[in-house]
Amino acid sequence: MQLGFPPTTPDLHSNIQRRSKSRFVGFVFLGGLEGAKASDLKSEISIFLILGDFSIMPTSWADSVANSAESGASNSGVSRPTRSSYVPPHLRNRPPSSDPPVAASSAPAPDNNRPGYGGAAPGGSRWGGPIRELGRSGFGGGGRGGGGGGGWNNRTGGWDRGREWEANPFEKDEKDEIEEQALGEQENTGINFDAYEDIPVETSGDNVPPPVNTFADIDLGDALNKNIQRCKYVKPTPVQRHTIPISLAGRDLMACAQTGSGKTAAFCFPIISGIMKGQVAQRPRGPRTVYPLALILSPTRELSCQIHEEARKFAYQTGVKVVVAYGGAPINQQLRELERGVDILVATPGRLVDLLERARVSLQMVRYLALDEADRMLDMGFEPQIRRIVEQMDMPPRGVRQTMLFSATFPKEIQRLASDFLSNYIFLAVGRVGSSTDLIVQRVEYVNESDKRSHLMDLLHAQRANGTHGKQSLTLVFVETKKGADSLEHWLCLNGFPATTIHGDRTQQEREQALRSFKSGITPILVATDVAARGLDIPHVAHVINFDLPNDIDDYVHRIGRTGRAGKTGLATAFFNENNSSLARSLADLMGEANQEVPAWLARYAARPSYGGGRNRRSGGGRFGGRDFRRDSTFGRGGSGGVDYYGRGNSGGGFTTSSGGYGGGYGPGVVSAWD
DNA sequence: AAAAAAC
Repeated sequence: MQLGFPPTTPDLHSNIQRRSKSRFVGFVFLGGLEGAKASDLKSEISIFLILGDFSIMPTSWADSVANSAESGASNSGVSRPTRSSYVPPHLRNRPPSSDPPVAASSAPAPDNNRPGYGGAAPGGSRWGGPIRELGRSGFGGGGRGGGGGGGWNNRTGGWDRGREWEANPFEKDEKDEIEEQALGEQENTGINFDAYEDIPVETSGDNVPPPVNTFADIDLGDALNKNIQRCKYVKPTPVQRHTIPISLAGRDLMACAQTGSGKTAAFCFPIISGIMKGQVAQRPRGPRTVYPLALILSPTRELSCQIHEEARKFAYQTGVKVVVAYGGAPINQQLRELERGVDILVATPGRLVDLLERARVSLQMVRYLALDEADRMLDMGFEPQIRRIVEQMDMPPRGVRQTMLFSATFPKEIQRLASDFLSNYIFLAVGRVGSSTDLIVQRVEYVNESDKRSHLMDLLHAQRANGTHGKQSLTLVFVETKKGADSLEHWLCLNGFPATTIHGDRTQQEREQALRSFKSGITPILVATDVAARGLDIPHVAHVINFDLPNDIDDYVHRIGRTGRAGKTGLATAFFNENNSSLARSLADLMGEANQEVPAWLARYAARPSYGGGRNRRSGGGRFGGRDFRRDSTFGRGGSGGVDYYGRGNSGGGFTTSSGGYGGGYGPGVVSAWD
């Protein structure tokens, strides 16, 4: 293997194959564009208003299309049922009739295999089927269809004209250039893409759509393709290659893929594309209630913000409106944003429940549901809230909506819970170049509780002496408790190390300020609780220190995944002592599989029968870090050989393991959108 | 046991 990885990595392929649980730790999916700034969005909006030729103020793409499409058929152009109504897909796109609105809950629940829906057509989107052609020629999607008529071509044409004078929206401005200067070349050269051939992929489920090799192979629509170009994504990442066709085919999905593998784009592209091409349903219009078509949930506010920013770039000039809602911030501003129209709502659970209770948001029209960090969303703390949102509000049931779950780690118990939300889903596990194995050097040191601070000080002094301290080498220190975070931050500052902290006891303003201050290098040390463990994309984190180790090995995986990103190497140091003995075995196993040096004392700990057991013990089986629990006989209906389908009443069964799929055609030397 | 997530 001629990878540019540390010499300790003998064979990436076999290495990944030996991995037995779902954990991939890797590098950043740097948007490549910090663009689509507020000013651009403003210009989008204003152009929209100028060119929008509608009888009422359009609030979003789909609303607008609906209005424009129905303006002839409907007497008032817009029907405003006082009561919100859910129109089942098979009744949509018909001239408005006097039929009473059908409530979601009472809608004839198609069986979960959704036979009659658009998705039944092979390869067709569940929602997009019949209208797709119309959508392309009539609505233009950016003018590919030539000069077809219709208001949308006018609008698109207008935007195209606008682009002559409008600055390239995704071009970095000077500030961004400076910020990203250091990344520059390294971003694109840190990865050997030939190694794509070695990325293992495992899928299971019925009729898994084959992966695509290029974005051009997928009909995402011109506007989205343009944004992909603006993002300088040349080639889909492995998770995108597999996820996008699955998603476009209307299938539910449980995907095991590292944050930073292009996951956000993997679920955003199909959603945006689907909304643009999908059937244009008349959304009900409560005076204050909005009806998003897609819902993306994530476990922390900062992660929701990050997803929102990313999604907004992808949706640029598509007319698809993305809004974020999370707690800790004034709700009024978020309400105003919502009132201006929302197609995709990105939210944290608490605030969403609030909005639902206030009836400011209804989930009746949700076609797409995506859970990021899905295993966290379904763990003990979150599960009731998520169930409430997904099962007990007005969201269409599984099988009617399309559901996609993503995480880097997917314990089997959580998979079982998650299957409640899914219908005949496909399980996807994508290994990757740049797992923890390759880019992150993991160290474990035995440090007694009372010695932790002085030991930390030693590390920091060494870093400072190394020059690995400051703007381009940030240090992220994880602690167990919020109090501990505050006191460690204080102590660091006292000792001459500019630090800040992020945890749930701080105000949202303080949290965001801390993150900014850390990212910019003003305080190159961030002391964090697990609030910062997942998903956050912070460039230049050179060192993750587990001052307090987590109790769960999966959390460890997520934490150290904050470094070793963007194709750079990273260092992860853990302070281990007697208190962490329950983690010993899983930690030793993980490190061993990652070809990390396992200290003899840790190996001895791990070998002690009383330690390392329990829930942290790793169940063998998965080669890639994720394995479909339906294939595990202990979770199935009993069958033998582990090939049993946990179907929950779904017909069909069996598996298609298309692991050969990764041979499916990564051309040699391809350039990818990986970073 | 702690963390996260609404007011």
